[in-house]
Amino acid sequence: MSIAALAESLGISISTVSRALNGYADVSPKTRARVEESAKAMGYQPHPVAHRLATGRTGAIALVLSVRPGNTPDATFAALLSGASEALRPQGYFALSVALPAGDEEMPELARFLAGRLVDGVILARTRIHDPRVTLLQQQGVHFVTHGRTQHHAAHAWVDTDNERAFYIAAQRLIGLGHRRIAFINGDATMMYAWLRTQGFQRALAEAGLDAAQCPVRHGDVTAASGDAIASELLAHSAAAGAPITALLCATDAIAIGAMHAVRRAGLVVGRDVSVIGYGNTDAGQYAEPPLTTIDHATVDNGRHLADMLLRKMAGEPPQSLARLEPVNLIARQTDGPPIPR
Amino acid sequence: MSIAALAESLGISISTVSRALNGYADVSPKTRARVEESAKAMGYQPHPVAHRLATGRTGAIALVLSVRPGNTPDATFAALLSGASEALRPQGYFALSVALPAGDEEMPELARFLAGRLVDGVILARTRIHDPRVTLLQQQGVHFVTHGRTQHHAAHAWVDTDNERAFYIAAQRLIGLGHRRIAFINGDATMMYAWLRTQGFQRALAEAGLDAAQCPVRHGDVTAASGDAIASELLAHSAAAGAPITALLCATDAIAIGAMHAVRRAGLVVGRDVSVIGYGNTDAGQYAEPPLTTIDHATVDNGRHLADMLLRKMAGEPPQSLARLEPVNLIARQTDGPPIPR
DNA sequence: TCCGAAAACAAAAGCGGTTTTGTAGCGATC
DNA sequence: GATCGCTACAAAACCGCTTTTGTTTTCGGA
Repeated sequence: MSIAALAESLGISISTVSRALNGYADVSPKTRARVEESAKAMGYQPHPVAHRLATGRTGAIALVLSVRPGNTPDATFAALLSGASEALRPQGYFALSVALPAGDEEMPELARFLAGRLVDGVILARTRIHDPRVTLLQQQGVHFVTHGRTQHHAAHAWVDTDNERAFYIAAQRLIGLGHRRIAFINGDATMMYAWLRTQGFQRALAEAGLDAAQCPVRHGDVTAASGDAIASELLAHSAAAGAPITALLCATDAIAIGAMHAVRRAGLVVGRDVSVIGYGNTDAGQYAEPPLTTIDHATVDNGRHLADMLLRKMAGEPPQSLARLEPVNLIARQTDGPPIPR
Repeated sequence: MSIAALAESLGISISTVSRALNGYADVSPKTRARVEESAKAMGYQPHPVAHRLATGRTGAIALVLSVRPGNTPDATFAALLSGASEALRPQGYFALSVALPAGDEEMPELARFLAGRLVDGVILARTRIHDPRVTLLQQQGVHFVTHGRTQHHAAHAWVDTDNERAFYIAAQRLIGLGHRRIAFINGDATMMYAWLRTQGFQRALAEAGLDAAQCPVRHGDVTAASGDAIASELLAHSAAAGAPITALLCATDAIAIGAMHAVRRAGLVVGRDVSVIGYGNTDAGQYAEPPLTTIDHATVDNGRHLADMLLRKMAGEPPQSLARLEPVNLIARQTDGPPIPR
């Protein structure tokens, strides 16, 4: 069913049909009604690809994220996609997502995707401190919004959870409980969120007058395996030096779960000998033994806000005015407590 | 940079340029070389949308899955997407994914997506026993492959993990350890995988001559919270009846982790009083306390195979010849053991 | 030397729309 | 009654490519 067939069946020109359906003024009410009715009856829908060619708009946006091949991305990004979909659907947009291979092929692949013009705008997840993907998006003049900030000269629209504050309050809590030797097992050092979390952690240390040398920050994968390995090493090393670490602040619940494993393997008790705090409020943390104290934040909401913001960006709002910091919230459970002398 | 501009700069016709770049025979080697060189130098790329309109192909496929709004999908689907991307990239295809809202809007939304013609083919994840999405895809004549089988009259291409065998061997293991009262905490009863798993479970029971009445199958969400609630009820109920359940087979690691929680809350010891086996071999299970015995399967590989199969389907292979059952593999850890008399 | 076939290119039609420009028809105005 | 301005529609241009059809040129063979 093409517009030509519809026009012919009505005995009027193609252009009048198009203009009737697109709400132009110079179509008589009678004709417009006739066209609309007939379009409905015959189930006419403009061919989307032809529509895209003529208008230059695709009606879709993409959530892009980089994934190390063989490595499965966590559920966060699925939640972002879900949130973005909810917000975009009422506007008639499709929310898609695409997985870039992290590494050498990442930038060519992003360029190829953008050149493919499947979407009108992009949500970029998991920003890095210096993020070449942002640079490329800016160069190409693509509409985009990031989940997480960057250290770029040119401003761009972003939504971020308050990573700095999250680890500031988590560290404050541990300090308040009496801990003096706290280690922070952070994520990848090139990630913006990791940097912000370190800032928050160290601000709390500084305000409390703690010795930063006793409170190391380590970087690694955001997996239980990595958390296990790093925690093991921290515990052994600090104990050997006669200044055992009494609390482990972790960048994700997965890391925390790995760290808890390491604590147990060292013959210590989580929540008594060593306190552990995670981030993300995942199921796995909630049902861990003992239940994990963690920091909660609303990922699905983030997806919704990113989508809203992207829509506003595409509508012409300047990126400087588009920024949003989401609150965080500590959920106390049973993996933290006052330190005991060892 | 359009093909018209390139043609003009070379002083030849548009059609010759197009045919030179698309490998047609009736272009002289000299001309072809000149065109290719010039295209490269000027950075010419056919406009993808115009290309799509002319050819009818989009060069993209989509992984579609349904998500309950507010509910975050698990990492499985991210892994499938990642695997599919890897397989499709070398062929020049993009792998996208799209989240449908489960519920009343699901079918209209799928129809809208298909009508949008953003993709040449579809991978449908998490099939249901009677799946209206499959029906729609067949009606519309869309190329598709499913992750999981269905009970449809018309054959379609599928890739599935061997769910029946997975729970057959898991149940066999528990029976072999001496368990006689085993409960199965399954996922949503409308899901095909849930049905197959029940089949495997009950086949093992029947072969061992166990009393099915003592070995209930329950259905619920694939979350820790649901696993916790169902396990709690099963434990309390069976104990009150004087025939306590000694083993909990769980449809996912998340359910198993919830179930372990319930076991502990009942004052029992996981792996001694009550054995627990999960499915999925997730990080959370591996680092649980005690580490969870589970069934491993290769999700990323599944994504790769789905993509390969979809490509073959689009190339014209009949769906009947496209089916693939992936092996599973039990990983013994510490949550299962022989039952002790209580 | 002329004819027919093959080679190499150009023109045109097509994909299916949107948007700009053009033009009848008509009532109001002077 | 000629002119003007509107209204309502049609025609044409355009988006940028692919593919079919048509045409010229070249060359071998009779």
